[in-house]
Amino acid sequence: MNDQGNTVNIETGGRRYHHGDLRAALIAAGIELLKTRSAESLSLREVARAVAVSPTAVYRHFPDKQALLYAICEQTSEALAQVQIDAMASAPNVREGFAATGRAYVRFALANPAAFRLMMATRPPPGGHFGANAELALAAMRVLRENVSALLPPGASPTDQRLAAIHAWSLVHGMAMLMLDEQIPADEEIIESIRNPLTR
Amino acid sequence: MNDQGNTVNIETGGRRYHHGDLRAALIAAGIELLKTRSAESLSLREVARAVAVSPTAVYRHFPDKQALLYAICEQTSEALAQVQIDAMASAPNVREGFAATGRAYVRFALANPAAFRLMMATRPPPGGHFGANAELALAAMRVLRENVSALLPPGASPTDQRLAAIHAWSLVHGMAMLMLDEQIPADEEIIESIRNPLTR
DNA sequence: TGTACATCAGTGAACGCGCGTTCACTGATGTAC
DNA sequence: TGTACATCAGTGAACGCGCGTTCACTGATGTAC
Repeated sequence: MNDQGNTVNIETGGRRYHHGDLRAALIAAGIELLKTRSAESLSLREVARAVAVSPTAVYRHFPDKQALLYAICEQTSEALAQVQIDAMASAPNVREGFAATGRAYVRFALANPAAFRLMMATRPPPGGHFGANAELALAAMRVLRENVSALLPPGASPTDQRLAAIHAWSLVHGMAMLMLDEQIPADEEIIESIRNPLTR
Repeated sequence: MNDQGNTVNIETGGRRYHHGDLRAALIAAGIELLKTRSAESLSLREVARAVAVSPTAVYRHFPDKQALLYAICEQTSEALAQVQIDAMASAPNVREGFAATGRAYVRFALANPAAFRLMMATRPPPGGHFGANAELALAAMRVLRENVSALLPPGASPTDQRLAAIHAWSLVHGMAMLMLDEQIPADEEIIESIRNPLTR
């Protein structure tokens, strides 16, 4: 669990040196820890512990704890966008692809429970630096909108399109959250039941 | 904010005595605080402060902090169930009532952001004492199921009914969560767009 | 190739903080006679 | 009605804890000459 694959720890006289990016290792360790811990209970010290580094070392790479959390959100957001774009790409048509996108969303949440929650609950930082690398997320958003207008009956108003997109997002988001909170079972059968939220 | 209506504080020689239920006052104060704070950041000491009582006094009424949180969940759950039952009761027919129930769900979440989240994320306590007064919640659940089977085309299988109920719940839950997380605006127009999740 | 020095990424000790919880206590209230 | 006493609901001081963050530091690495 200490070795995230991003880091090579070399023992040199009883001391560890990170050849590679400690910054990336910290982010990866944080995301890994968030698979079994809640974001609120995740401490900077614990992330440092996970990569076998002193708490102070974190401050070489992030101004404070919040910045580390922002970086975790950013990476999680990109991963989610990628997963959705992939789902769309490997579907035979728009209709199937749209449903596949929704299922990918739910599965991603189940695989990254606390990181998903953290990302959703986190507002972009005041400085606006958060979205620096958010092109992927924007691309995913664009695909969603295109799908909605392709699947809606022709002549649907912008309001219709907007509401349809919100309803589709709400459905998969709600399913994901209810599964994460164990209010409904995280069954494949239920995830598969996501067909085309716009017409049924 | 200190006076929750459940408590009468009487000054007697510079000391406050609670004529009424300090237990109820603590729960009410907790729920009130959860309108502006997250559940994770809510401390037992803060709740005690809110009713102008020493932290230790809480232990007269709850074995520990978790028990207080459970009580807050229980009361919130009952309030949500009541709101939904009321929405159903004041609708002209099942179809309208079902949609009204969903809108009431979203509005309740918006009015009680952190309490709603806490309730959803909290599993019943090991002892099983949690559901002692949960008849209301069960009644609300029953109404939901009845509505689903009344609105589904006749001859729908139990699986169809189960999935339909899950989809309906997911839609309103997702909308509520996305609004709480400010991922979509908390607009009346959007809430009103909840019509009948089963057929459209 | 060797040496002097700046830089850079880490260390460990220490801080103040608010927290949940414990402890021994106190003073008002209710009851028995 | 008065007194003795048990009970009950609160108090304030104190505890240990892990936290985020600061500080002065150290030792390896890269560069100039």
